[in-house]
Amino acid sequence: MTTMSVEGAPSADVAGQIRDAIQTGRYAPHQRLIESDISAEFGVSRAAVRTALLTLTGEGLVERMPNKGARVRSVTLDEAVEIAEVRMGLEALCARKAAEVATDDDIAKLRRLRADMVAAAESGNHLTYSELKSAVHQRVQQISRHSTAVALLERLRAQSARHQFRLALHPGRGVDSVHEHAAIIDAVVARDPEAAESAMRLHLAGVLEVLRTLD
Amino acid sequence: MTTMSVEGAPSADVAGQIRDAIQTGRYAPHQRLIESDISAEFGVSRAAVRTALLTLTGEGLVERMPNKGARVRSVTLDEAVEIAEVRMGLEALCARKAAEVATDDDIAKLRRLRADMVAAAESGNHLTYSELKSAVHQRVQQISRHSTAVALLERLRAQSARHQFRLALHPGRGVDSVHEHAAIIDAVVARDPEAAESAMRLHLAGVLEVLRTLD
DNA sequence: GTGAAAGAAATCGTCGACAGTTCCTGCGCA
DNA sequence: TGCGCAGGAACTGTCGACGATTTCTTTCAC
Repeated sequence: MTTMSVEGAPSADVAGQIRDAIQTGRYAPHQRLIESDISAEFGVSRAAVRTALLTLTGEGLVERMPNKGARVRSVTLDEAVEIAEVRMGLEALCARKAAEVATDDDIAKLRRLRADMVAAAESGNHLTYSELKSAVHQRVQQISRHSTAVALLERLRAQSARHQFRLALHPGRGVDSVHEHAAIIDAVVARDPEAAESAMRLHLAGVLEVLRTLD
Repeated sequence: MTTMSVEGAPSADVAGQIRDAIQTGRYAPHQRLIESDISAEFGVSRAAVRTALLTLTGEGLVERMPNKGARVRSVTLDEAVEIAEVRMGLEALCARKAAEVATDDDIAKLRRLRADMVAAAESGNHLTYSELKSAVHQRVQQISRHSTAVALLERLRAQSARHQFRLALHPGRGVDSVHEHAAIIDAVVARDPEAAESAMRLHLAGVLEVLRTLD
């Protein structure tokens, strides 16, 4: 599943492939991204790679130094903490807005999600439980219809993907966060903006705590 | 002063020139940005323009549709409100952090800034007063040393420059916001994170209010 | 042996030309 | 008159080659 693009793509979205390579760790942090090498690896022209690198620079995944080339931007732990702090502010905003504007349909979906999540947690199905946790965040963002905040969150998520991963397999957390996620859903379902915001803040404060004790 | 780059710049930073053109309004919102036209206007190759447009797309100033070209991204009033909401969260974070980490030197500079601002307000010097107001925000951000939040704020500022302008010449505001800015400074000087955050929130809530009644 | 300068290698930046796509225009036909 | 279908204009997307810059290597003088 690594490199089986033989002829299908004329030059597909090179940016997407490089992005994957970065986020799965195939391209390590701080690794140099040499245009001609990538061009050969994916079988596309150097110009295509160049535009892809420009795009990824805009997304904050790649660093470029004039005349010295591009490299995978490495996010330090300090930066990961900063990102988490900003995330807290943005997700709190989304939670608040979600509670304000949620439709009946949105609320029905949240209720179902809550039930699924609790069920997965009780049956000890860690994988689907973990997926459902992020689904909560994603759904709340979607409900908020705050395109600016959501776009920024997506950016930040991409940048700190590596640290998110480390965080995911951190022991101890995972059990108590069921209640936190449930509380967020409950607040939005109750259309209580204040409660939704503070529930989200409380939850992410916990995440931040773990992240700070990680180095 | 439009096109007197005869030979000096090999291709200078085209992105910078286009950015200026967008922010000064010479390129209107939603205006198409045709590569060959710009290439001719600035006397650089089309490839240079292309990379510049990619860069600006990453900054959120330009929109691109595949095979259909680029255009100046127009920020609707709704989006401007969203941006202001996000700004509130980010600047509140900066204010809090600034109050936590400010050095004695930072505080001295803030005190001077406060005095200058009050003086300008009392003497009715609207121009410098307005500049000093933004200086407060800028300084608080700088003191916070929160590079992630500051970078995002810079992005957002650039995107909503046009609306900021409209807001600046809005009547009524400007007198009362002296106290708000002073309160922010006082809280940071007192190294009181809670107070700093809520003072900033209060101030930006006022700005938001005006923005919402603007359409 | 050490350091600096000259040369070579590697890599980015730029260009002009060509291919592909979208959109407009005008013609023919009902 | 209205609709669909070429044909063409206007751009964007892609490519390979050339020029410029940085970095590594080698050589030479002291």
